[in-house]
Amino acid sequence: MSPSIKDVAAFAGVSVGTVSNVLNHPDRVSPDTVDKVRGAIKSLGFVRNDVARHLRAGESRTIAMLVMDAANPFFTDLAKGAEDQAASLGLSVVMGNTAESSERENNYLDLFEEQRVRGVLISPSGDVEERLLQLKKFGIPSVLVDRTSSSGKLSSVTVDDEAGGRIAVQHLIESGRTRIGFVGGALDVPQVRDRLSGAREALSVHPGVSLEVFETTATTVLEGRRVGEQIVSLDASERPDALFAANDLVAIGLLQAFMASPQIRVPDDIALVGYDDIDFSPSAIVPLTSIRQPSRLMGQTALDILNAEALDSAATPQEVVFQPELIVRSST
Amino acid sequence: MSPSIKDVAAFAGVSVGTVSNVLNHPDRVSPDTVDKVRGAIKSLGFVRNDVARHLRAGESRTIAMLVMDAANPFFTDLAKGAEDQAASLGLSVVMGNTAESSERENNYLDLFEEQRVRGVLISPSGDVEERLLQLKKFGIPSVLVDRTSSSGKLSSVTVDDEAGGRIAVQHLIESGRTRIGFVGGALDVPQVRDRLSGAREALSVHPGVSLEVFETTATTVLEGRRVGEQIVSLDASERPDALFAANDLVAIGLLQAFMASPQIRVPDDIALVGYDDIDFSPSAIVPLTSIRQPSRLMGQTALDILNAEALDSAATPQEVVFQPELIVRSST
DNA sequence: TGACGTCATTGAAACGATTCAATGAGTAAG
DNA sequence: CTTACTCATTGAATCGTTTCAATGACGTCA
Repeated sequence: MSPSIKDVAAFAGVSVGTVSNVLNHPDRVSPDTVDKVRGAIKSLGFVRNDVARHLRAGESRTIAMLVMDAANPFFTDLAKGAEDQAASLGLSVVMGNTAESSERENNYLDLFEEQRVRGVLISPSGDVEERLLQLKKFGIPSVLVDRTSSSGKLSSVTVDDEAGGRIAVQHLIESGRTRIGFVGGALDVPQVRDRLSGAREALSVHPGVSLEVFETTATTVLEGRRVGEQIVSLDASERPDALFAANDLVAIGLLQAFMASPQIRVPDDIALVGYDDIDFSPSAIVPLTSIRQPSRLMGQTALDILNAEALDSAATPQEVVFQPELIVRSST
Repeated sequence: MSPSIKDVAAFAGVSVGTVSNVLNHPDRVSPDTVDKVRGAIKSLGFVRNDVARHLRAGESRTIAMLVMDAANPFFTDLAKGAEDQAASLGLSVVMGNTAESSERENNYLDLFEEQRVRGVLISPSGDVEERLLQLKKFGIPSVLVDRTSSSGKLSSVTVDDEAGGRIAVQHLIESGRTRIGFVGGALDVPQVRDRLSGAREALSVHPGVSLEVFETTATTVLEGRRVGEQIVSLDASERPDALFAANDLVAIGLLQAFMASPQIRVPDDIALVGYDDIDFSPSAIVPLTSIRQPSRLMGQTALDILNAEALDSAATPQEVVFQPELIVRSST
């Protein structure tokens, strides 16, 4: 249907080899032949068939990215970082959304293996370690995002959630708060667990400060509001004077509960720190202090590591850990 | 690196043709040969090379989807609809995020053309009509999402935004409101324009009702709050008793402004309708009445149309318009 | 003049699958 | 026993590129 290199060759009156050379090694071809061929390409609207190129060349220029939640700003930012870096290397990134379903995750991995992509960037939903090792054996490297490899044989790019918890609580302590509450759950989710243990760490060097845990069933606005209402109903003497929420959604829920009750002002009565620094946080009723993960940079780094492994399949796996950053706004 | 059909053939002691037949027409092969070959495939971990298959077969099984904002729940839902439908047809969907940049949009279209994908689902950022017609000429169909074709030569799947505006305002009128405000902008954005004109239409059959337009520069929470504060500062006699916001973000901004001021209660003093029914809307402080677009269904439909065109490139372009739906919650 | 080197161009093989005409084995019919 | 037919299997051609050895034209140098 669309013209092939053969059509271009016929049109320009040269051989297919020459057309291919114009495409890939213009220096090997005389200037006027180059012009002639380029002219033919233009007139015919020829576009290189990447499928054939890939088959012959044996290496793909497209990277696949698989995320648990395509609507999560953290992942779209991550993707942007990866795409920028890919563009500068002459590569492309396509995305798949697993929506936390391990069936979809497997289907996508099947697809990407069949397509022999150059590599896979993945924030895993299910347990894919084995599968990814298998892919690697067959020449398709992968880099885990926001999760480390259990076998240590795969590269990963993660954020230090303990540090995030620590700096959040440190910030609260430094602004003079002494009765801190942690709101989040379920506590067996690795990210939540690490943030809490970071918070405890910060406490350990400040003897006068206490920490109370308010567990939620999920990190959602509704759960945040539920806990918020519970805190509102506490006697003022028992109420924490600062809260660290496991993520911004929970923090927003807390904020809603406090706004609805005249006796609690943020940050005067209760200071509030969230986590993730989602788009919405600066425009909350009280702009939210939050912990930001360097998502763009993570995406870039992940792509670099992946590309390095695509070029040298024997490269040693790397585990890069990024430090989160405190963004101070009016809620503290 | 990974085993080919040849390796499988050698391992099983049959010809490559037979292996291919086991893969594609198992009925043509004797049962025990099938077993032998399947065994070989398993032991070697063979995975069909889709690149070679595609080259020979001349038709791809992957659909590309290009959206302006991958983080927008409307598009992720749309994508899910498309993916479900694709799965049931034995196809796959990969995504690209243009982030409203027409440069990125063009790069992705280049990529997809080089990859000879089966078709493109696109919510255009820039002016791509010409480009898409060119693709179609070369055998790659496309379906526009949330935008119609200016030439009428491309299929599209859209929502009737006028109807959305109409039912929103009808609902407000039916609940007894008479002084309605429209909050949104810029007014030259097609979606905003249509929603407003739908609102006016609803008014035309209710003589006693007035409509005032509060223009914003963008449809964001911040702009919503700005207008909200402006409305709070109005004299009670001049204040609208109902607001229709061009989208949920604006509505949330309005809500924030009203919550911060004791004299305005929602919905008692001012009723509020948003648009898009984003995830966040049910969990707003006052759960938001909103207009929902049937995004899943739109994705499914778009994929069906696309696939039909991939099968018959001479099919007449279709323009499907969906009706939005009113979701009533506590804000009205 | 002959030998050699350089440079542009060509033609054919290869990548890994699918497809299809040809082959061969086995069975049924006459 | 021959012929015809079915059914499973094979081998070669093919898709659109890239690559590379081979070809040929031309200039340089002894």
